[in-house]
Amino acid sequence: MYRTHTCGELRLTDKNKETSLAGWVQTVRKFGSITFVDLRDRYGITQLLFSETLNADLDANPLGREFVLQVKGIVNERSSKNANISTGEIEITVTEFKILNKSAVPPFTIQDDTDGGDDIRMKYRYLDLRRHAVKKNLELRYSVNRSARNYLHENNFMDIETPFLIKSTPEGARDFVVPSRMNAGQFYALPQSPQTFKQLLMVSGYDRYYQIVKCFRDEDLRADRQPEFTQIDCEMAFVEQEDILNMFEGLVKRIFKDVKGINYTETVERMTWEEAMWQYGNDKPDIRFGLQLCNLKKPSTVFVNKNDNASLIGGADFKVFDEAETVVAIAVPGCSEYSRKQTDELTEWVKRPQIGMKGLVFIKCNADGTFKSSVDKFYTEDKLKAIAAATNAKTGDLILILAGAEERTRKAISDLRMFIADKLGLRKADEFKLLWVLDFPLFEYDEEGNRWVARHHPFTSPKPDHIEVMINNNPAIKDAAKYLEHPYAKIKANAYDMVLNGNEIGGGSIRIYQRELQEKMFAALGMDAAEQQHKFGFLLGAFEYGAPPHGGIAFGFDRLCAILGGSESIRDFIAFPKNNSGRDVMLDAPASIDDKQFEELQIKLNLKG
RNA sequence: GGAUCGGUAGUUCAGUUGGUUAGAAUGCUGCCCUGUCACGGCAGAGGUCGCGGGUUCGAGUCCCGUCCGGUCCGCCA
Repeated sequence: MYRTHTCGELRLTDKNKETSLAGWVQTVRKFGSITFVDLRDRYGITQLLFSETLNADLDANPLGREFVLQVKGIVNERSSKNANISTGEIEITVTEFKILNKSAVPPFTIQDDTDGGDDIRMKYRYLDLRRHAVKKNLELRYSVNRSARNYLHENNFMDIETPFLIKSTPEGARDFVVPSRMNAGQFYALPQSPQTFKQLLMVSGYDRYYQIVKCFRDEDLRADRQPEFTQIDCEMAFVEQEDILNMFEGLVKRIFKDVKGINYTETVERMTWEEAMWQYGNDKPDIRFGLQLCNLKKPSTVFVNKNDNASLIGGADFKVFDEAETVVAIAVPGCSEYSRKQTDELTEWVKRPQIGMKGLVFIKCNADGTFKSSVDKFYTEDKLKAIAAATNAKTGDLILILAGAEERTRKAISDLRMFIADKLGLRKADEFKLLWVLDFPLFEYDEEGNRWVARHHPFTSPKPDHIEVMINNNPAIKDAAKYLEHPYAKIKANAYDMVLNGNEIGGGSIRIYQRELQEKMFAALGMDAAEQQHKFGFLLGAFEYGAPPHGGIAFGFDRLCAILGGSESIRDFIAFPKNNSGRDVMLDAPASIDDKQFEELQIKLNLKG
């Protein structure tokens, strides 16, 4: 037997017990004839005391960092206690020890505040995983996993595995492909999600399905995007949108409770996509704070201020505003005292290539009730006052205004809103706020192909009122410049995203379950009958044999863990992640393969360059 | 596909306007130390300044190319 206890469990109540421990040497502290060793395993750290009787043995078998050590000894009370660790009141007076394995000097320290950079830690990930800070993240991941499984199990969901080797359907993200040896010249694709399989399971009558499953997308990476990632993938039959929203806000609330001890009792807020876009400039707004947008160019029913604001900035002969497609403002509370340097900083920030604005207009709402702006030349005090009223700015606020092309400006003000919120400390790490964004557009216009693409995916159903519009109109876009006027641009989907603190953590839809509508959808995306049959014949066929109404959702598991763990990067929550270029620096993968393998696959490389 | 920041000791970094023998901290090695827990003290070893080319009397430093890593835009149904 290697051990009777772990390095995290012995307490003062175990005093005088004989014990055996096994673990890794964290540190060795030598004081002449006595030596302290911190022994570490997954559960904690226990201090070992080697007294002078073991000196000769220690000299013959010196210990080094990360050596694997087994000891026998007696639990004793420490003369000076360490309140920082759970075993800090005791130490083991060692009677026997055995080095189970030596260790080379690790390239970085195995501590919470390690001296190792990201690169070297990824290369030696198996050492990095020994660190408490990383272990904590994997523990959190496991507890989210268990919580989700418990909730779904209690609600009759069944975990059913679906295949990883499937067929490529180049729609949306790029597929990872796998050559087939037995079917030379043919390729499997790895699933971007189990979407069609879970729909088929609904047809088969497994009316509540879930899977915590790997998905694969061959697209460029980010701090929160990996080529292989995990989803909590769910589908239900005989449900409407409302049923799904209720079931899965229940899931997230349960996870909050189990993992963070948070009782999220309030109703999850809801907002249409249009409201999100115009009030926050973003389809996944962080609603922990206000700073809503005010559109100064054209009136709309979804703005915070529902009045026609166009007159406020019109007729002043200010070209920048007059010629802009969109002019949007936010009122930043309590910042009217910003110095020239501070406003210049903001201006520089929006002029960075990533944001790409030409400039930033600001209006200071001074404490004495006067206004000072960067456009005083064009606007009277009364006009400024009216703009302030429209943006709901109060005395002491600073109004920031961006102008330009609609999409870019909206994105810019949204980014600026987040930047300001970070600056003012409005994005509190310990506050969690959920939001459903509803009524997404069904289609998006693809400029390159001059065609419609599914915003969510081609299995998403249109809102019932919009089915007629879809069926009775020709999807062809005659005038690309006027695509927004096409009836298809106005069709809304039965789709929903769950947003947590400005991050999309899940998304789904009520699906199409009738063959005719599904065919119409495929046709709208530019697929002729033959192509539909080739790519999705199995699904269209299944819809002919009693497909029930159904819908579902998928949560980004890695991302959810990262947010709950208070981290920006999902890599911290994946045991063996890939780097920015999709490489595993530990394995040094991807890599070339043997000539023999190419031969078996009957594949010849034809590399460019 | 594009933008941007970085690459100097095992590790994390500093290195001025281009100028003597490239520094610090930590880690490592040796010696001293009976109550430490970031132990302490003394001594020591450790460098192809990512790689290639160029400018120059002289390059870690300037220029060009390239590789690697981070972040972002495009992309991610």
